[in-house]
Amino acid sequence: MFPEADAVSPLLHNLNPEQRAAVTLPNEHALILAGAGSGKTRVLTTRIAWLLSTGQVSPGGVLAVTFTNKAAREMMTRLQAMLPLNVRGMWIGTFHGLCNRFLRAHYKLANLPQGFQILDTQDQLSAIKRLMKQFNIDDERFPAKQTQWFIAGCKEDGLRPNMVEVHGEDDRKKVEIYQLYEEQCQREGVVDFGELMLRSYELLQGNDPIRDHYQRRFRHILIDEFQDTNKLQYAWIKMFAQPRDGSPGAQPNSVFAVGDDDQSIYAFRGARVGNMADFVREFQVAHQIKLERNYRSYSNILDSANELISHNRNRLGKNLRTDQGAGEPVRVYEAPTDLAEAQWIVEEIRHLVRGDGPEGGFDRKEIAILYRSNAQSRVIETGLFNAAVPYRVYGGLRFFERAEIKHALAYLRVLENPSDDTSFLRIVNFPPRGIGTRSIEQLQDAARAAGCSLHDAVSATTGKAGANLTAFVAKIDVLRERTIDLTLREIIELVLQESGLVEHYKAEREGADRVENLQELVNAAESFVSQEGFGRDAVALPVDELSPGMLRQSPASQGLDPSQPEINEPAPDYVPPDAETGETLSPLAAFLTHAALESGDNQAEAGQDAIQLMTVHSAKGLEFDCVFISGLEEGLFPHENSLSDPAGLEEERRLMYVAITRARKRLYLSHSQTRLLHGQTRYNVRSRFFDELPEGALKWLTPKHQTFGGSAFGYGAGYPTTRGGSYGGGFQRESIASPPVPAQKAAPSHGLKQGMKVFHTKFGEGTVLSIEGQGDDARAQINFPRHGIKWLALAVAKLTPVP
DNA sequence: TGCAGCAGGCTTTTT
DNA sequence: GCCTGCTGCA
Repeated sequence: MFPEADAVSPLLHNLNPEQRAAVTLPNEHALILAGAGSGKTRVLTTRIAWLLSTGQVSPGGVLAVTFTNKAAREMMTRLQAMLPLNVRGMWIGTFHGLCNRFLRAHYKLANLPQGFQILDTQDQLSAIKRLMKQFNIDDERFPAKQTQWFIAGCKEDGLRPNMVEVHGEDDRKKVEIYQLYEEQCQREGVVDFGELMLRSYELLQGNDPIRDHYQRRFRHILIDEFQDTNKLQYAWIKMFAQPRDGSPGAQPNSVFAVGDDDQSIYAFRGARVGNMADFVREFQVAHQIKLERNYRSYSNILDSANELISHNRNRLGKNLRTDQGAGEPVRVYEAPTDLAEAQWIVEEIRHLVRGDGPEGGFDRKEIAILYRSNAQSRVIETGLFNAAVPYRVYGGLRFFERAEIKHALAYLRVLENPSDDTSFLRIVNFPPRGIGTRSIEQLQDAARAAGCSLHDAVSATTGKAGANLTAFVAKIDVLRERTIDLTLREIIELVLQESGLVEHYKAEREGADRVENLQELVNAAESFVSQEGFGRDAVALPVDELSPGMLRQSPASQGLDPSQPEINEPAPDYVPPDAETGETLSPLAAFLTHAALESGDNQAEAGQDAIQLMTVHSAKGLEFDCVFISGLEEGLFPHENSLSDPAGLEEERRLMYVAITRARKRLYLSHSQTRLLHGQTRYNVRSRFFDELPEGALKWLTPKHQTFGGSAFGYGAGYPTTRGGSYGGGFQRESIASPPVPAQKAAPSHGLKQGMKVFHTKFGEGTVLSIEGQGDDARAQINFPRHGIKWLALAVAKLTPVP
């Protein structure tokens, strides 16, 4: 179909038939089901490169969306390696980064100040707390965290306060807070992450010329990790897709979505796997391609992953396969305690690093220890530390989230936008300058009465406290004056000195690290400036992007090959109003945006050859030669909070699937009989996931014995296994590995199951964690939220099941 | 204003 | 069990 394909065949080299088919699909909507390790990013980037080099699209006609900055950067880098090309005209970035870019270009239409600043999660929470205090809202009844969660949830669903369905008084109040919060943000000229998305969406939806313009402009819309999109993000994508109404001369654009329903692990933050099915239906997707060939793992690992995930019902259906051999079996270890589990892991790692096995020694950075929740890392860290094995923990505070950095940024933000009250409050008395709670309260009252910002309300204050405030504001205003002709680096250096931050931390006993971080902020700014155009996401559109000229040009004239025929419709003589000004953001505002959108690396020293510790969630998208999945216990993994509903359990299983498929060569699974959690020893049963793995791929390093909560009693939560029946799925499996276990008694008389909710007259409602013993000796371990975890003798305790 | 001591919470996370 | 955040006292 495209003769040029020959000329670009180097691009298509080394692609398997399915990948190649995906890359060269015609200009129609497509869904690519890309399994773990199937070369997803490669297909996505090669697709763009292929479209560009065959002249089907100009760089300006590409819209490619990812979730993380890392993924966006990787795409950009790979693309540049494939084609000699200026990627600046392309819209490649994260959802939020692109929304930011869009809103900067159309800030007037979006009803925002040009230099609007972005609230991160911390900022948002403190803005909500401040608001609730101001309006005397009972924070026992409406905890700020929950309110934040509510607001974010509404925005993820695309709902403004007036659109939220209200059931009862509490709802009404929450919506009222939401409304007040919106007004506060608008007044202060700040937007939160959800707002970036929602406001972009609303502008596209409500403004036909703008929408029309972008629909014509973006010929190809590509989306990574489609299974993680939430309702609003999907609706946002739909805004860019031209309706295929068959109107004469229409040149519809196309959406190319890449995803893997089996790796959808972010439902808790609003992701909707259902978007994949909706997309197929609503867009009448003509092409669905499955990438099932895995280039990462040996087949014992893949078989385990396939078998496990086959226990999920709601799947689009996909099976990974590999040409590599079986490889080592998946090793399973049961430890008596979490400490012993950690020690075993450390011991195995020493063997792996030393290279006792056939593969020779592994690099430490090729070994990962994964766990379900962060709390599990401590005991492993202790083990590694005692054995003097270098390790690196992912997660935790990132650079731009550190307190000293947030303080410095708050000074910068107040310089940029004096009505940013959140930032004002953060620094008004930090470092301490004699402005106490009372004077701040007075100032807040004055600001409220006058309907102005805290900064502007200062001039109305009187007295001694007023003097301190006046001095502070004067200092800020003088600083602002002095920064006018300075470079970004100079501005930051000036602020660090004049704010007293550096001095303050120098005087602190443990402040050396913080001073160092502040210095690092100067470096961060420096490298930000030296990046092309201050970083693509942060700045307003470069003038050329939406210049009237461009709109009239044929796209081919900016593309690679001038001889290309014109592909796009000539754009109408319409220029989106905001874009014609060519205004750009100040470097400071751009840098602040960058800091909010890209929270920076974890501080851990990169580059060092160290064992990698992280949660399964953060491991998504990564791969390692050797992977340990630890703490595979009922209640932990799958997590007890997810046991009560089938959807939750399926997500836990997908999480396990993600964990397994991280491993290239070796996979180790471990669990412990007891574990210290929240200061209490918990007795845990091994995870049901063990019973969902192919026995032939496993090697049990410790005897596999019958567990009570597992096979004998069936699993709780009323979730039938695919082998049918809630009783014995694991049991049948058991008999393959070991001689039949001496007749387990039939269903226990107490009728309790793990995961079940029960009611106790004294302790209230609780969840059954595990059951031990038979008949009169039977005991159950029950977690009562209000009284902690108890062992109760079932013959004595009066427990009633709660439906 | 600043620090010490105590209560409460606690799954996963990117932007 | 440990960290965060708030209250109360000097």
